[in-house]
Amino acid sequence: MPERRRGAALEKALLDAAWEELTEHGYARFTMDAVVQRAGTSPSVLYRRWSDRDELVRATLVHTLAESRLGVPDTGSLREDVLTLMREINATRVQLITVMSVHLAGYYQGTGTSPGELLAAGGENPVGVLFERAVARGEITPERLTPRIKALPFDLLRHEVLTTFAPVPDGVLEEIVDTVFLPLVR
Amino acid sequence: MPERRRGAALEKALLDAAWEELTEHGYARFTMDAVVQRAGTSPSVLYRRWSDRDELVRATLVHTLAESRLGVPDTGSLREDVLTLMREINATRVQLITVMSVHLAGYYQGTGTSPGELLAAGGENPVGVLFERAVARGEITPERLTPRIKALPFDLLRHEVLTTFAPVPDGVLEEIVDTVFLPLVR
Amino acid sequence: MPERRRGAALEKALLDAAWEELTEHGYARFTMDAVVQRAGTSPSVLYRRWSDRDELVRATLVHTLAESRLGVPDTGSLREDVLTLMREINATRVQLITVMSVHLAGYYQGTGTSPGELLAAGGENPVGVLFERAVARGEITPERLTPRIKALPFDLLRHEVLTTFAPVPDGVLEEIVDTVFLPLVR
Amino acid sequence: MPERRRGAALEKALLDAAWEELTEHGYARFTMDAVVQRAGTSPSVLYRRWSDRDELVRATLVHTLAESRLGVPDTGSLREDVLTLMREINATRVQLITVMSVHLAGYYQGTGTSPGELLAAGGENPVGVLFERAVARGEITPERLTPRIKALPFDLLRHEVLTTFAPVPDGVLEEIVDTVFLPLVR
DNA sequence: CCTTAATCGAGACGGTACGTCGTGTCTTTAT
DNA sequence: ATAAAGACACGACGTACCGTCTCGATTAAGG
Repeated sequence: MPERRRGAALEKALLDAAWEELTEHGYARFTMDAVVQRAGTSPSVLYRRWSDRDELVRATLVHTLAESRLGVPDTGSLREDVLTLMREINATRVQLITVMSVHLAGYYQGTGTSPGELLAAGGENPVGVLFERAVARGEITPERLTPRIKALPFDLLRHEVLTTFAPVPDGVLEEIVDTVFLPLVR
Repeated sequence: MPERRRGAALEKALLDAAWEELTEHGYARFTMDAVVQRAGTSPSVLYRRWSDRDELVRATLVHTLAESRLGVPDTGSLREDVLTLMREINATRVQLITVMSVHLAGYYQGTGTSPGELLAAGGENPVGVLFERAVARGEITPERLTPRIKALPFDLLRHEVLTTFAPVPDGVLEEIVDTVFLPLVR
Repeated sequence: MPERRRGAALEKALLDAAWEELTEHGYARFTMDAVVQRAGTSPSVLYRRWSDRDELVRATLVHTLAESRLGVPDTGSLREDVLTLMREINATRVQLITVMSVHLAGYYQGTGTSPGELLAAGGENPVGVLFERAVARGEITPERLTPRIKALPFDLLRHEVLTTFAPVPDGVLEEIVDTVFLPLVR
Repeated sequence: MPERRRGAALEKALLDAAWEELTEHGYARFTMDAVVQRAGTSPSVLYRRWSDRDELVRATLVHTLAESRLGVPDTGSLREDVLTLMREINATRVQLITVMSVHLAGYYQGTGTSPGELLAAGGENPVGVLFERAVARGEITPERLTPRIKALPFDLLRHEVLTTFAPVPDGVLEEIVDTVFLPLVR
């Protein structure tokens, strides 16, 4: 008989089970029952923590996002820094999380939040430093660095993910950086 | 007793009922049963046409998108033309359709398509003319008009919709056009 | 694939499954789920007909009672007639039904009925003829035959069943007839 | 904060809480949780003493039965003595206990006992004296006083309670005594 | 014009998941 | 040691949809 889990250990087991279900079957076939089953626990344990599917999915996304905080690259060139980050996002679960986050209509209604805030809260994008270094190197014009411009390449990547449901080809990443982002900041 | 509908009339009634359900309750609470009920018909009639929820939703989105084809504005200035179009999108059901289209995971898997193609197939964006006129007026540099750049303001609007689930403030539209789009084409 | 049952056939299958569950596991461990399982159907089918456990149990008892209507003996002597009937009751499922009927508190509250009425409605005891024949034979004094006296041996048997939960020994049956019932009607 | 109870005081509090739950909600909706709640204690405290629902109910019935031992009337006439006792039973919780006792299938199975024994053990019916006095007064024929006959009016009352779930009308009590019991003992 | 075939409307069926509640076990804190 | 608080694993509850199916009634089209 496996010993009885509780507290944080149990919670992690639940969120991990949930994440595996999400990746294996997708949001549409994501089932509380399956999570309960996979985690080897019982409905009440789940519902005590998250009152419904959407709550659980949201918690799972945040949990997984927190576990996979991206490293901030430092290649010596803004272009490479930004591209590296985009490639990492493109290759990891952040992508899947982005798509899933759009499904949480119920949760957003309940809390007045939105997918963007969830992704931010999960700590998707700690990129301030990148730009500071680029400015220090004299690569870019500081006045042009509005928040919108800083977010631009990542917004476009996110848009690409949300409208193709597939990994974005590297050529597209370069196109975004070279023909949209860099011309605006130099 | 109202006489029995058939063929195209019945089909339109079903899609309209489906659309109303979608707008009133959202994708998550969208139910075949409710559509059947609202249309005053019976399950088989629905399933004869669309084999499952996602098929029906997809058909509904395409149907509604076709009904609401946007007019192409002609204000004499590219800035105003683009802004006008964005404002219209922002104010109409195209917005809702954009969000819904992301939910059709099942459908895309079955057909190898993606949300973007659905929106395009639905005829979201007939904007070629806008740019031709702007070039003719000498407002912009033709070589810079890559497909990506032409799509840029609309991609960013779409991204905004998909990450905020809310109407985009007019200020944001102007910011997109004035600080991102126009600088790249002039 | 077994063909789909409906209407009366399905209903009988459900009630039979329910009765088997009742006899095998008793009222306390009687489960809607188990009935659904055993009948190879699904919850809604059960709940469409009987809104809860008690409704189903009641229907099952009535159904089974109706199927096992006792024959009216004709031995030529009132003593033997009554004893024969009591022995039959004692040996058959009528006994179990008697015990179960007491458990239906919920049902009685809802309908203002009582265990007695359920048993009567199920047609437990069609014994009028017995007494008519005994009177015709001159065995007994008609004036003494009040309803209570006629019911007496069966009431006492029932009481015995309800307080012992076991088949009543034959000696007890005879004692009831010989020392209580017969002295009162001769 | 009220000080912590232990031993007999705690036990009585639990049984009283259980009895109140039983009378308020009936056996079917009787819940360990509710008893725990009402007694302001915790599950283990309950389960340490009674291993399951039926054990607790049984203990509660015995406890309550012991608290409500009936007085033995002495009116000078057997008829009145017996009727008085029946009326008391009819008016008190003994009635409810009778009904509940039938529900303890689990307990009986575990111990090889039966409802009758439980009621007897609880001391329901200390009526020997009644008959001794009646014999002494010359009211009745001693040889006829078999145990069955002595129990007869009470058995019939109990039967009535068990098949009607309601207080027995006074007329019925008199009918039992006058047309069944007394004719057999005079 | 009348039969024939299709499809409509109604609703039951077998299934899966939902979110809730109760049981009996167990751990932790503190009296 | 045991009370109180409360989590845990289990499993049934009754409900809601899904997608399939059977049935009789209606309608359109063809002989």
